[in-house]
Amino acid sequence: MMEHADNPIHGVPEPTLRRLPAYCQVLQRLLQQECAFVSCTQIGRALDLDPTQVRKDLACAGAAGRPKVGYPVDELYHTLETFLGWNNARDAILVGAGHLGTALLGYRPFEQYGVRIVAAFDGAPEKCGNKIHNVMVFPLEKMPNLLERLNVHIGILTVPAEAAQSVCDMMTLNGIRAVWNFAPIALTVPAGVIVQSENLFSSLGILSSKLAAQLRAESPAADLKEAIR
Amino acid sequence: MMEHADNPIHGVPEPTLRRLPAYCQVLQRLLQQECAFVSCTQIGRALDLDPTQVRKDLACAGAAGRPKVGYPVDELYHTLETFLGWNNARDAILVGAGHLGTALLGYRPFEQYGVRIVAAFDGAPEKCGNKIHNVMVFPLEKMPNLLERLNVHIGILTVPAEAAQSVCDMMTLNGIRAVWNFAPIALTVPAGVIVQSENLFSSLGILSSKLAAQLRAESPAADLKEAIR
DNA sequence: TAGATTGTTAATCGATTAACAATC
DNA sequence: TAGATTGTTAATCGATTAACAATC
Repeated sequence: MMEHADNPIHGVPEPTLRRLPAYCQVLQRLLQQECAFVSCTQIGRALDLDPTQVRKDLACAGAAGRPKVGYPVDELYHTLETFLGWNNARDAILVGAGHLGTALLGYRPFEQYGVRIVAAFDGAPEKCGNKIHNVMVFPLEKMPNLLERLNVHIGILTVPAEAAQSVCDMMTLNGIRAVWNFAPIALTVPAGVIVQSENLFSSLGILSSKLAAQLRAESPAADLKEAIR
Repeated sequence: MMEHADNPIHGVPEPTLRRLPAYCQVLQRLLQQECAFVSCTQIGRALDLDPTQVRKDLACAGAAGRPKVGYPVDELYHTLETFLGWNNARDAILVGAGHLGTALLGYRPFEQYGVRIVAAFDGAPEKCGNKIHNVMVFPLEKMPNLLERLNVHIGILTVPAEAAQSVCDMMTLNGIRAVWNFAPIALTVPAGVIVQSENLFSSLGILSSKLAAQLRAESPAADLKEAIR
């Protein structure tokens, strides 16, 4: 089996992957301003990151710059876009046409960032048969049949927690290889399937505990009030 | 100034904060099943985490267990809930009543997880004056006035990237101390203000690059196709 | 008692940051 | 040339994992 030494996908640290999209956003702004070159220092300033870290991240994605000059903006953008697989959007299905699902179906920027939702599914018959934001909603039972023909690898999961695992099983059984999970539950999947869980509550946990800590630090008296309550 | 040695807020690592909500979810399930005690091993199995890590996380939140027995489920749940500030929901405002904003306004579980949205704002006059999911939508100009009276500390930002920074400034100027940011842009805030950025694109970056790597690993030929394209 | 589990300290691992030579 | 920046190697830092005594 071939090893791709110059194909820098293997073993890229997750924190790096998480930062790459932010670099893309900065670069897009620079492209609009018609800047030709950019340095790690500049990018770092825009995102409040260490320039060395930026440089290392860019190297992970296979980008090359020139000493003294920096990186050509358009070339760098293209490199990152390709690395992330964003220049040819992959097809995806979405299951769960509730509030959140509907919002995601209507979220235009997705196409630009590598994902095109080609079909939606829902367990409730009354939601099926019409289009939401131009995407057709099918009954759940149709999923196996449709997936077989569409060659789709990404599944977006916006169902309630109770239904998440069984819908996920259904997806993986029918060829889905990457699940973007918005249900607040840990999913079990077969080996080789990627799960990316959004879990808004995790963020909410960080936000609220940090806020609590800060307010407490400012007025220690609040401690007592909380304790009494 | 008092130091709270037994008030374990200071210096809790962010990865820990990120996991605590998941523990809460597991515990909630156990409560429904009327389990009295739970061990770190059990929790770890449910979430695919090292038991030692679970134990350490729980200790960070101030939970105490008993050797051989484990942790009392109800007590542990209460400890975590209190630590996260989820047992008395904090008021929040939301700005940007688009698709995503509307979805969040209708997301029932939030109240259970520490956040109650008390008012929404939008720049477009036609969206103002009516209720979305029972929350009133006001014109942006009303924000300073309303915030002054409401004593709200959390702001949820669901406006387009272009508007995000200026709306954020408006929030912080009027007493918002924690911004939950859904706009795909890095915000600049005064010292002492907490920003938690959701950035769906970061997750999408991880998902798509991992998927790309995996598909590539399976059929090296795809490499060539991509290269030619 | 024996076995399982907590609580805590030490070892490992990986990511971030610092240092510095190479380059334009 | 001098100065800024890249690319890379080494040092630091922090989180995860392992080890083990204390406990019920």
